[in-house]
Amino acid sequence: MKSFPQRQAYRESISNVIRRDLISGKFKCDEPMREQKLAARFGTSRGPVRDALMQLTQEGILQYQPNKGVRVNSLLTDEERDVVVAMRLELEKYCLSKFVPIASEDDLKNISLLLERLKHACEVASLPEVAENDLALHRYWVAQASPHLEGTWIGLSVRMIMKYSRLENYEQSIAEHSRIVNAILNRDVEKAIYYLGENIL
Amino acid sequence: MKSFPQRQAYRESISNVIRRDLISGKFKCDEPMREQKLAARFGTSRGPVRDALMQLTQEGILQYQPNKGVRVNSLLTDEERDVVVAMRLELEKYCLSKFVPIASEDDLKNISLLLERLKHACEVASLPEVAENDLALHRYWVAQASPHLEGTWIGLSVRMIMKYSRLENYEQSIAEHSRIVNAILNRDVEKAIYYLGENIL
DNA sequence: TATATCCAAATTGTTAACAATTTGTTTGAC
DNA sequence: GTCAAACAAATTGTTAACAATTTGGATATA
Repeated sequence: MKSFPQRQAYRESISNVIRRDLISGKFKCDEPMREQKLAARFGTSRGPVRDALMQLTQEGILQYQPNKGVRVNSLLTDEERDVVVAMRLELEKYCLSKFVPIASEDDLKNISLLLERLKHACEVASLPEVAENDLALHRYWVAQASPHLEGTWIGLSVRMIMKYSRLENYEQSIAEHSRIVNAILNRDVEKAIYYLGENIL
Repeated sequence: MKSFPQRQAYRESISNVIRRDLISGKFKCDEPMREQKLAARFGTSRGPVRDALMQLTQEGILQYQPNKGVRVNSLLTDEERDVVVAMRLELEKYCLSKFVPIASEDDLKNISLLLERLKHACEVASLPEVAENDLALHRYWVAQASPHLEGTWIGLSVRMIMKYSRLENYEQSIAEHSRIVNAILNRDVEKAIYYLGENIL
């Protein structure tokens, strides 16, 4: 009885790749996403691609129009971004307060590892990689604290990053995340949440 | 040039019906949703049904497992619900503050109409109908103020209602929504937001 | 040239068939 | 009777083909 990979990461892996492309700006705004081309790229038929596109649509990254397919959605306004930031912060604060007290030794090892990866991405100054590792680190405590709300969190976070990215200041990103992780390692919920608030804005 | 219906509300209409069934509790928790049966029920093939199920999964109402299909997701915990309430309130406050000043006469007519429908549903005491009209009213100002965030709003609201519904107190529901709508009609943002806070919890 | 109409190509929407996986039941050995 | 293996049924995953719609361009007309 093998437990998890269970194969058929298909739709997930396709949408992950496309999401990454979107974050790194490989598609222009309003550019239509052609199912056929994507299917060819991923070596599948249109079915799984449609699944992935619909998922990203639901996350709010893409926009769907009947008989016209999906396009890159227009970005949030500044005001909308502020609202999204507040919602994400609300959600992630809860997750941290839940996660810090119950985190296992393995959990602590894992977030340390994810932090190292983020540092490395910052050092080689690869923006898409920085974004990906930034999200992966935050996602870890969200997933541990509340799998129920992981999907909600992804939608908020990706759209927030797409609108305006503070990630270009690599040293600052490293410093901010180091502070958060250190607080977690010390089981200091207050500080972790405080530094989180400085990071998410 | 016909402007909108544009046909192919298919996936949308299917997911709307299923969402309604879920809100009104027609499916037990953890009960698997069989694609074939649903396809037969809606008179389509499994394709559009799969689309609808995936959409509801993304909203967080259903849960997906590879090769096993989707099931009714377990409900939020009390704590998670509190977080969702806070996020929804954050979002809807913004939408109201945006909507009230710019609402056209037609908008005001429309929300008055939606309020009447909600009252009627309360009078006949049909819980699913009350839930639907409650959501429809709130959705109106969300959609007008920020189409970008409408999808996010739906996910939060539906899960919030599913976890624990205050809708059973019909008189109270009428009173709360009447106060909100009246404030909107008077272009009183402050009051509208205040009464919203009393309604969403 | 500008505009409208029609036709062809491209694209999305839907379906049915097939492949792979899971689930349930029967069978058989102990 | 209990457990395990093998088989059969049900279910999901994927694909290719066809239908419907949109798009772009060619042609004709004023």
